[in-house]
Amino acid sequence: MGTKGVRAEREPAERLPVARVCVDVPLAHLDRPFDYLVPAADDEAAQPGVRVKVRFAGQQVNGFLLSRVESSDHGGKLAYLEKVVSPERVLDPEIATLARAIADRYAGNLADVLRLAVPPRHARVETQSSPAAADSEPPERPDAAASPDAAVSPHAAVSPHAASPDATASLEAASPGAVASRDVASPDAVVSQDVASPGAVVSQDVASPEAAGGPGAPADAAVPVDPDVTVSTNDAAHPAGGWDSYLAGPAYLRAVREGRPARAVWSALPGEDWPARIAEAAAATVLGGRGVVIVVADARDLDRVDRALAETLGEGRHVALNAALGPSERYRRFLAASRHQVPVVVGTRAAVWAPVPRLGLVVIWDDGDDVHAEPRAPYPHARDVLLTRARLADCAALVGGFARTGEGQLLLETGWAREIVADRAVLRRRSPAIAPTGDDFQLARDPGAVVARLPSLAWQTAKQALQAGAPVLVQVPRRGYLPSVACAECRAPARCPHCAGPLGLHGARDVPVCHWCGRAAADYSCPHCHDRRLRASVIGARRTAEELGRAFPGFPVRTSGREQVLSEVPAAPAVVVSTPGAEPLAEGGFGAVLLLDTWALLSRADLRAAEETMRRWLNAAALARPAHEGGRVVVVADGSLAPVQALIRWDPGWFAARELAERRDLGFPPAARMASVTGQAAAVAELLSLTHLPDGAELLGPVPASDEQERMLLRVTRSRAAELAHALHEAAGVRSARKAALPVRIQVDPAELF
DNA sequence: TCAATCCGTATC
DNA sequence: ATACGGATTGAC
Repeated sequence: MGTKGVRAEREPAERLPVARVCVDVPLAHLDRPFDYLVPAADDEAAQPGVRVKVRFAGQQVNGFLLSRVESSDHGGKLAYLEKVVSPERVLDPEIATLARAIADRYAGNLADVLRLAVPPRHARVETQSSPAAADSEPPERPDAAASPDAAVSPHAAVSPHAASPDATASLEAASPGAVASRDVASPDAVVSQDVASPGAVVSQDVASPEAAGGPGAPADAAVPVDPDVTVSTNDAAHPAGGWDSYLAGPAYLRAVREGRPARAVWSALPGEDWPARIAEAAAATVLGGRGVVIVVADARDLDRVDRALAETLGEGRHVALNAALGPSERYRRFLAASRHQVPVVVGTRAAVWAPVPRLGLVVIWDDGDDVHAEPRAPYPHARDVLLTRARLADCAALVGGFARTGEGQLLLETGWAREIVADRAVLRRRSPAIAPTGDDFQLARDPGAVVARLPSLAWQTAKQALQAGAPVLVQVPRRGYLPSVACAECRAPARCPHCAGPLGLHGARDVPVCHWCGRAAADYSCPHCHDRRLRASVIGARRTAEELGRAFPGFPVRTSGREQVLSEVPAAPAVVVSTPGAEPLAEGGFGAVLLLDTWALLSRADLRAAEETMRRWLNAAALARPAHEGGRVVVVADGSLAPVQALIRWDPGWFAARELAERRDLGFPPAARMASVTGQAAAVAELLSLTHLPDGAELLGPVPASDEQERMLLRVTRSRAAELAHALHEAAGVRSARKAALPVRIQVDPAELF
């Protein structure tokens, strides 16, 4: 063949002739770099971070060039790189290291993680924006000397005397075999030292060069509560905007501007313009010459932060990575970040992987939202990726929300992060008046309200707000989450005898339960035909909206749900019926918020039920006006329940501490580390038999999963988490080497436990 | 004693 | 998927 002749004439590059490549093969036993010779002709293009094509096991496969080294440990003879797909260095060294760490943490393959981290190439986009970018690239990278990129240039990096092939600074990440990080400041490692006082652990922060360097810098990088900060005239010199409403807010902004690795869990005040706060934190970081990555849950939140950033930073200083973008626009924006043309990236889940120059701050908003969990292998959680990234880059981190997750609480209790909260007095000024209602069910006197009876407090509160000219938000459960039921005889929807909410059937229980107030209706009989039999039906938000509309005659009713999300409503009287997460903003805030979504609270099967309820309530209640402007919240639930108590006092910290304590008692995440193994029984058994479980590991299960599948849970202490992941990955490697036919799914920290 | 064939394993 | 090494087999 002609090609063979050409190949025979190829010569290896003169310097650093060996390329270490991560091949795109999803097999656990091949999760390590493979060495190839760099043809002299590709010497220039074959830089760390580029996509390559190589011949692997007789096939052409894609891969990423991780590093260039002097020689290979491989005994056999090396093949040449087949080709450098493009000289574009799409895998940033920081991201390569991060990806390896995340693969290890989640018992997954580097190749799988890289598929999540680097978007598919779009050649046209690359060449379209390339000439200009190439021309302006050196000036566009003011950090070139300090950036890791400089170090990964094979020519710059390696002295001829470099003894070990791996002496090259490169994208090369730790080997998969490297078990636990020894970094005491890591979230995981810290947890193993439960006895250590927060102060002792936080003092690790001081080891960062920035924190140690500045004489004016407070010793504690995580920013302690400092009374002077909130009151003093410093605010004038360094305007903190809305951050001065929080005790440690201005100090936190100062820390990020000075490049200190301040890490905080932020409990936003009700009514907070949180996108503006995040934009201010980003701006402070950029002012200090560092980059920022911001992750939010959905397109609407993204839109808000996008606009806030444009306002605060000016145009062209950030890009928004939206999951809904087409491949070319997605790649275009990724390239803008990758080429260090913008210092700030905001986006949904996948944006955790966005390269930015000199990362100084990572932000995640509403980390309890389940969309932050990646559904593709190895199922990493955005919060986890970001915090790992902050640890590796030794940069600042901000975990913000109206609610606080168990994980956020753990960061505080281990001293890894500090709290950013408002003073009680400030909180009181900003909060709506919040009251539960459970017992006070009456028929509203208003004849129009006969169809959909609400608890009278809820009805009166809404009515008053409407009459005062304000919009009212009604949060109802999402359709399809739970089947509703209707009378088997006359098909009339089965209604709660107390509050007229829709009755539903929970799992195995055959006692219908109200979706709104949670009461069981054990002896239900149809009010129309008195039949006692029920059949499944579906009642959605729209139907609820119609009925609520009749309860408030003369006022417009609007709905916001999954399919059609309202983003904002004017400051005019209207009833807005919304499912959780789809609540629009109201200009000036809602006059009243009614919380009828209590089903999650009742489903005891879900470990996170109470936390999730709390989160939905706080997110909706945060949209109400403060009490002194008439803002009121009514939650239709028993006032003695912990989430209701926490809501009334607006104390997400108290609730999260309580949740975490409970999970510690029960040995549940995040207090313990769990993993699940799912597949056909024989495959699960095989994998477990191959797993060298860490000391003290517990096996729970099997629990049946969907069709023919079963699921085993493994539990270890957090100090053994890395060992467990390593053991599972090794076992998966043995199976894949054997070409095991039946697949098993390994999930570390699975999003759904039961 | 050597070539043809089979099987398991690594994949650079 | 394919390529290779080592073991196995069968003919001389």
